[in-house]
Amino acid sequence: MKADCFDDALRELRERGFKLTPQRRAVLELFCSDGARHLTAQQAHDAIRGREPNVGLVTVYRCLELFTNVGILDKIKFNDGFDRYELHGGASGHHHHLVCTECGHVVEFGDCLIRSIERKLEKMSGFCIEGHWLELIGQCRECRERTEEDD
Amino acid sequence: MKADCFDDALRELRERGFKLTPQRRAVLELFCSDGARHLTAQQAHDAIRGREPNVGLVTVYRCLELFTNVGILDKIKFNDGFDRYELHGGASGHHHHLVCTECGHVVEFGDCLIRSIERKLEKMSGFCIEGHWLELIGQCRECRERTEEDD
DNA sequence: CTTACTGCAAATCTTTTGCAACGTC
DNA sequence: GACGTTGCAAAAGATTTGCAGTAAG
Repeated sequence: MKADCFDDALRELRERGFKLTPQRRAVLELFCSDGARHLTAQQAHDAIRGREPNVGLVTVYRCLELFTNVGILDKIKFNDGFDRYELHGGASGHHHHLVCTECGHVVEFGDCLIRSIERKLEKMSGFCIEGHWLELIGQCRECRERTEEDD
Repeated sequence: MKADCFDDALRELRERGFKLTPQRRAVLELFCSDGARHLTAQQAHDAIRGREPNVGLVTVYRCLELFTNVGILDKIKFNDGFDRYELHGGASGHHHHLVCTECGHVVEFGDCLIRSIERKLEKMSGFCIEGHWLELIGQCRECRERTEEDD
C-alpha cells in the first residue's frame, strides 16, 4: 500500500477544489494498493463493490476521468477494447507491457530501449516525437513450458 | 493500383470457397488501390459508396472481418477508438505508424529497430514474443514549423 | 437450385450525458 | 446553505447479430 501516492493524490484534489467523497476515496485507495495495475473501469468497480457497495459504475468512470485530468492516473490501452488506468508515473515510472496471450500475465518494462529508436526516427521523419505506445504479446515462460509438455 | 494484390486476394477467396460479390469486389479494389491505408470501416464505406451505392456499412464490416480471417487484410489500431485495416504485409511489409497530433499525417516505418528490443526482452522476461504493437505520436515537420511561426 | 451473402433493424458493449436527489465543505 | 457529486436511466458511438430476402456458383 503506497501511502505517499494516496496522500499526494488527496492533496492534489483538495488544492484544485475537488471534494473527497467516499466513492473517490475508495477508487484512490484501490489504485494506491499494490495489486492495482492497468485496471478497467469495470474491474475497478468490481474490486470496490466488496468494500463499498454504494459506488456506481458511472461514478467510477467519472472518478477515473477526473483523476486522469488531475494527473493522478494515466489512461493506458491494451488494444482489447477497454480503457485501462494506472497510477501516474507510479513506482516504476513510465513503462510498457508485455502480455501473455495464454494466461494474461503482464510484465512491465522500462522505455530506455525506445528512446534511441525515437531519436533515429526523428532524424528520418522530421517529426518531433512526443510520446509512444508499445505493447508486446507472446507466451510467458510458464505457459510455454506447459504447452511443450502437452506435446 | 496493385493488381497483384487484387488477384492474389481473389484466388485466396475462391480457394476457400467464398463467393465474389460486387460488394466484396469493391472493398478489395479499394484496399488494393494506392491511397488506401489504415482505413476504418466507415471510411471504407464512404469511399465505396460513390462507385457502388448498394453496399451497406454492415457488409463492409463483414468483408473486413472475412478478409482479415483469410489473411488478406490486417486489423490495426491507432488507439483512437476505431478499428482500422490495411492490406496484409502490403508493399512495405510489417511496419508501424508515426501519427502527427496536429494534422493526422501518418508516416510508416519498418520494424527492424524493434527486433533487437524483442530479443533483449525475451532473455529478460522468459517470454516468447509473438508480436508487438508500436505507435508513436508527435508533430510532423510542417506542423512544427507552422507552430513556431506563430510565436 | 442450393447455399452463402446482403441489408435492415435491432442488439451489444463500453463509455458518456441529463437530471433530480444528495452530501461535502 | 451552496454547489459539487452521485446514481439512475437513457444516449451515444462502434461493432455484431438475427432473420428474411437475394444472388453467386
